[in-house]
Parts: sequence; structure tokens; C-alpha cells
Amino acid sequence: MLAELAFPIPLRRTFYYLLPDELELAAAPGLRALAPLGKREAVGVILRVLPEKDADLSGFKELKSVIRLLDEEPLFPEDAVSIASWMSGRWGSPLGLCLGAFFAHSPKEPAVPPPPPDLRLASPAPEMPELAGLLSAFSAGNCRALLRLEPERRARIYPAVFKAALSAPGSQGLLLVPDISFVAPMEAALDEVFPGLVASWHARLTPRKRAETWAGAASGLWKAVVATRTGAFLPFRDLRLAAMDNEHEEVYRQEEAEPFYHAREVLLRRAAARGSSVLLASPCPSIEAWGAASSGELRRFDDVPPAGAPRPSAAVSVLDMTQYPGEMMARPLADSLRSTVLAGGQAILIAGRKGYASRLFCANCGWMPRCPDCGPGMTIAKDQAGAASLLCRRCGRREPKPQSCPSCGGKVFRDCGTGTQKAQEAVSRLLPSAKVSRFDGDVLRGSMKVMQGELDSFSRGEADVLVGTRIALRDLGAPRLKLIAFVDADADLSSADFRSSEKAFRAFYWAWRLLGRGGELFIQSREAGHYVFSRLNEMDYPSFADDELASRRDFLYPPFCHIVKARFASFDRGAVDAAASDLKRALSFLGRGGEVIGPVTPAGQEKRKFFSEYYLVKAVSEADAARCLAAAQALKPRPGVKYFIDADPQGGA
DNA sequence: AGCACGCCGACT
DNA sequence: GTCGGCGTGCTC
Repeated sequence: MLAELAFPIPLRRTFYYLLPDELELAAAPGLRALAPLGKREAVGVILRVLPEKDADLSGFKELKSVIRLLDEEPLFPEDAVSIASWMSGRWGSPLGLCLGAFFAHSPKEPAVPPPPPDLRLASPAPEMPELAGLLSAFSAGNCRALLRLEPERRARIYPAVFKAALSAPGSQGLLLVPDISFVAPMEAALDEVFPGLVASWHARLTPRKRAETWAGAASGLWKAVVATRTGAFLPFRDLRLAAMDNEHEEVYRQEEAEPFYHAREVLLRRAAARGSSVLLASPCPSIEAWGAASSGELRRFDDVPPAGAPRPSAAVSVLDMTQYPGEMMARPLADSLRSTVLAGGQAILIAGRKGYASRLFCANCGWMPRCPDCGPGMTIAKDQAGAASLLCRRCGRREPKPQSCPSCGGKVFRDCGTGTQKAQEAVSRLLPSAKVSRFDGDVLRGSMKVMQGELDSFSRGEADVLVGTRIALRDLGAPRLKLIAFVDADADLSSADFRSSEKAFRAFYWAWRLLGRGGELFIQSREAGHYVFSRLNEMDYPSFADDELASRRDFLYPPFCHIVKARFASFDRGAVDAAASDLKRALSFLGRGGEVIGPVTPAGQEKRKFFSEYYLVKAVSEADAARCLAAAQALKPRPGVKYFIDADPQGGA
């Protein structure tokens, strides 16, 4: 008999080995095996065991033998091999690396101790009358839910859900959190209901602690583990609840190094393979999760804070900037900002990101060009000859800059787009004596300390106004915060990212919460009619998410399609064109099952000598997307052309 | 990823 | 004349 092995190395191939007689019975898919590989020995995972006649052994110099097995039984009852092959097809990393994510932290020796008896089930479940429905759904088992949950309620809700879902002896739960700083507090919260039976997992664990968490998960010792992203690959003897906090967070996506994956999808896949319960939670869930709830794959729950709890109540104003031509700050904002600061309050101004292409508008009537194909606003870009033209960052459509306004015939255009520097100057003109801090990645780049210092100084109350980009809101305190303004909301909304509306709404929502009770939130836009703004008065995320989901359906974006991006770059224009036609030929099977957008020339790459263009493939099914990805990866390389093939490209472009 | 082979520069 | 740089190629 032979064993087919995959090794954790960046190789898109597997290897056949002879199974010695004494290992034949013990060998099975999912077990690790030590085998000679080149001039060394390496540990791989058995993909299958097969008779010699089923393998194509032509062209081998030598068939080597498996040395020994490292496991007696698979560490992953969910079947790591099938999940890893799905990952490999879904995000395009080699199967061996995908399996490596599961086994990377496994100890070198076989020992998986038997589980101790689960005797320490004590501690009463917290009383949560307001969540009786949610908790009884989880008590019943196999509940897959999406929960709208505010951050300050997490430490109360998660323990209750874990307690409800994990009543069976030996059952285990996993809570993924987006950031290492959330691990300890959530671990402490879960420890209340499972004293001594909760472990943590993150990149900064000491080797000893790491081994303990890993082994305790595998043995069934831990009732719950709180983990960052890589925890999605922890071995559990019996995972019954897979939970993800702040599921909308982008850090759950691994894109820096192979294997590429999204922890949310891996978690859902694992849970499905095992029939485990799932809890995705966020105050503003991803539209992907929202879509799953709306199609019935997930049950939706809303956490209702108990009566009497303080609720945010800042006043929200969307300011139509076409009414204030040429102004950086609309009158109502300027007035409020002045009176806020003079009264001793603090304010934050969020400017559009510096360095991003700006938008064009008619100085007379405020008309702005929109992409006729797919809707979003078009930005100004220089073409290869250096002339300004209009570019849709979503689909790549290019149009000449209009000579006159199609709406009013006006011939004077201005461009807008407010960087932090411009905003800071405006504040200083308005309030010459105010102390203004700036948090701006562009200006202060290279000095994280300086940036953090500016932010801390504002948080301590030493500055009156903070001018920054959206990231400035992330973890910010402000003792006397009374006003937040998005000076240039359009900058975010016109980006190539199909998630820009979702992210913008979330930022507005976060700002509104940050203001707490009272306070004012201003949002300046030249497209005040955009649907993102229509739900802001009540901060009605569900209605916004419904609208956004409908728009994703109309324009065929996730969750209604999967995107594969193929980018070609070369000094030789002809070679890029040839690669592109290779791609189109390879994708001809797609037919009506999807669409191909492109070629798109990335902005700012109009340098004469080097050509780069990309194509976006939208496939309606996951299987089609996997075929597209495989086809794109299998393109015969053209000399001198660099290929960048990407599943689910960040930002969709 | 390892690990080897292989062909050109500065050292004992 | 050797030590050693990392480019290229292979791993059942």
C-alpha cells in the first residue's frame, strides 16, 4: 500500500510513499507521518492510503517509505484534510500549507492524553431574562446565530451563551476575538462560568503556555478557549460552540502570508463539519454575515440592553456640501465647533485620507460624475499621457473629463477631497487659540511614537481638537468629547472597495457611540442623498444593512459572488496583453455563471515603462470561483510577466 | 521550506 | 589557489 502525503512547504504537489507492512493497518488520512524528503526527513499529513495500482508512479527515480506515524487517531474530528483542501481551493494556497495551519503547533510526539472526567461543572448560569430566546436556542444545540451585540455587553453575554451551549460533558467552546487585548478580559469572563477550565491562545504566549493550551484543547481538558485568529485551527476533542467576537473585523482575514484564509469562514466550515453551534457577534455585522442571516443560514438575534442602561444619543446631522460651495466646513459645523471648543469641550475632525484621488464637482450646481455602469462616484485620475480623466475605481471605466456640466452647463469645476493638513489649517483659522492635535499616517509616517503621542495627548484632554483619518477613532478616549465631524465622507465612499459603504456606516456608528449621551455628530457630503446617510438619524444598522445587501445583489458583489483578481505586470506591454488573453481563454468555461471586469489600470501606476493591469472575475458559486482561481493559477507563465492571483482581494480591487 | 549544486569575487 | 556569496532546481 501507498500513502499520499502533503508537507507544510510551499509546493503545489503531494508525494507518494510506500507504507511498510507494520504501518499499513495504522495508517489513515489525517494522521501525521515522518518520511524522507530530499536529503532530510519531514513530517507530512496523510491524505489517503491507496493500493499501488491506483497511483501513477511513472517518472520516479525511487519510491521511499514512510518512517513512522506520529498519531494514533486524527487530532481533528472535523477532518482537517477535507477542510484544508477546501481552503486550498478557496484561497489558492498549497494544500500542504493549509494543513500546516492545523498542525503547526502540534507537539512532535504522539501523546494525546485521555480526557479527565468533566467533574467541575459548577457555577450557576447568569440570569438573563432579556435573552431567554437566544439562550434556549443554544441550549437546544446546533444553533447557528448572528447576534447584534454592543461591546460593553460582551462580558455578560458570552459566558451565558457558552454556559447554555456547553452543558454536555466534554463539550468545548472556542471564542475568537479580533485583538490580543481582548483575550484576557474574555478569558476572565468565561472563567466565571467554567472556573479553571478556560485557556487562551495568541501569538505572544510563552512556549510552555502555548503547549498547555494546545494539549488541553486536544485532550478535552479545556471547556473553553479564547483565541485570536489562528485559534481557528486549534484541535478540539469535541467542539460544540464556535463563537466569533466582532466578526466584521478585517483582521480575521489572513493575507500577509500563506496559507491565506478568513477565520470566519474556516470557523463556519469546521462547525458545519461537526454540527457545532455557531455564534457570530458584532454591533454592526459584516454584510456577508447579514446575508447569511437573511437567507436563513444564521438565526438573527439582537441583544437588547437592559432598561435603564445609558444609550448613546448624539444628534446626527448630514450636511449637504453642495449648499456650501467652496467651504471646507459647512456653517452649522463651524458654528458648533467654535461653541464646543469655547465651552471647553473636545472635538474630532475626520478628514478624507490624504493621497487619495479627489472628486470633481460643478462649482455652480454641485453636480458630480457617477459611473454609468456601476454607480459609485468617479474620481479624477491622470491617464498615461498625463491628462486628467475620470476613473471609476470599482469597475475601471474611464471617461474624459467633461468640458461643461451636463446638469447646468456650467464650465467651472472644482475638485474636493480634504486632507488632514487642509482641515487642520481650517480649524486654526476658525479657532486661533485652540490646541489642535493631528493623527495622520501620511504626515507623521515613520514615527509611530509621535502619532501615538498626539493621540494620547488628546485622550488625556490636553488638546481641544483632534484632526485625523478614520483610524484615529479606533481606540480613543476623550474626557470632554462633544463633537465629531466627518469632514469629507465622500472620500471614503468613492474608493474602489465595494465594502466602502459598510465601513463608512460602521465608522459613523462608532463615532456616535463614542460621543455617548449628548454631543453632536456631523457628516459632510456632496451626495447627501446616498443611502448610507438615510439611516443615520436613528443609527439604524439593520435597515442600512438590508439596503446594502440589496445593493450587493444588484451589482453582484459578495455575498452574492466570489471575486478572483488576476493582475499582470511587465515592462512589455505585449506580454501583459498576451497573459490577459490567456486568462480570458482559461475562463471561457464561466459562461453565464459570472462576469469578468477589466482590464483595470491601478491608479498611480501610469509610469510609462511598467505596465500593470488587473481583471476581476465574479463567480456566482464558490465552486466556480475555485475553478477560476485554479485556472488563473495554472496559467502558463509568459516570460517577463509577473502574475498576482488573489481570491477575495482586500477591498475587492 | 530546506538542501544541494554551481559558478564568480576577496581573502590566507 | 580556497571560502563564500546567493541564483537555480529538486523533493515521491
